[in-house]
Amino acid sequence: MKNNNELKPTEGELEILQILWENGPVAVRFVNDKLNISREVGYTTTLKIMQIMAEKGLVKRNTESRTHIYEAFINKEATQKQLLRKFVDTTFRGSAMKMVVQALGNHQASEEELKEIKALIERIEKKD
Amino acid sequence: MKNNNELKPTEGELEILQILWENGPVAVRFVNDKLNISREVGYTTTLKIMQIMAEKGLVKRNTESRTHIYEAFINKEATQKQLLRKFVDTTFRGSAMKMVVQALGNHQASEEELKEIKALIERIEKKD
DNA sequence: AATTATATACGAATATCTTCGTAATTCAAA
DNA sequence: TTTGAATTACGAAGATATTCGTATATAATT
Repeated sequence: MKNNNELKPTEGELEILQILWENGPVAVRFVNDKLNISREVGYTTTLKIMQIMAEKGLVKRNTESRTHIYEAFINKEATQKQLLRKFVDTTFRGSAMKMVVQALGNHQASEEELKEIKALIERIEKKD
Repeated sequence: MKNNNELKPTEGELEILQILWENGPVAVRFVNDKLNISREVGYTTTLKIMQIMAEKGLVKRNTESRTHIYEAFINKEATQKQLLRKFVDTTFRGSAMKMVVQALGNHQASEEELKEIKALIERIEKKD
């Protein structure tokens, strides 16, 4: 899978990418159904966005059968990393720590997760 | 300072808010100069956006003198919190933990900062 | 006082994203 | 075979954000 740092998915595209990352190669109908769980979206709307994503190179599609099958073409972790960097830059002026403190302070992590984070920190500390 | 959760600043507005949060009440010229350190922006462009921000209630302005003085009207921490929640939802499907792991993994935190985060976690755990 | 510089107001052009209607095509069902 | 359902392609409308040119007014400079 290609790791294209240049291409930034939009909000709507990211929503679709999440579905593709979680469910692998699927048809437009599947994606549209998933989207309609949380909000109402027309079928052709979803189709159009996915076609644009194919043009941009965000997804790859198999057009052998009439029903085209789409799959994510950009890497999940790399995309998240890129978006995270941008977000930290604009919202926290580049300070990832301030963001982490905010996230933890707002209790956006469960007890389990807090333990995991502590373990992660200790792993990092041991490396140095 | 008002804490308006309804109003979401755009990318460009957020950039200006950061400057206002850091520098307090200033004129458009000041903001435009700051912006031009990193990228080229026309004066009237900055002016226009700040006028829109005033309409939206993101900033407050003093129009007594010819040179209007702007200051942030929405709270920094509350805004960051709101944007962070949205970001975690769309990019990490709601898992703050995964985001924190990414953040800690990508941006090397100093030992001091790691200690700070550990202390914060323990404070949170004791509360529950 | 006349000229130059600076500031605001306003409107409009540009760009991007989202949304959907409609037509054409293919497949399935009656 | 004919009808109806599903899919893609295409274009365009609508919404929002960004950008800047121009006009007007005010202040500063010469």
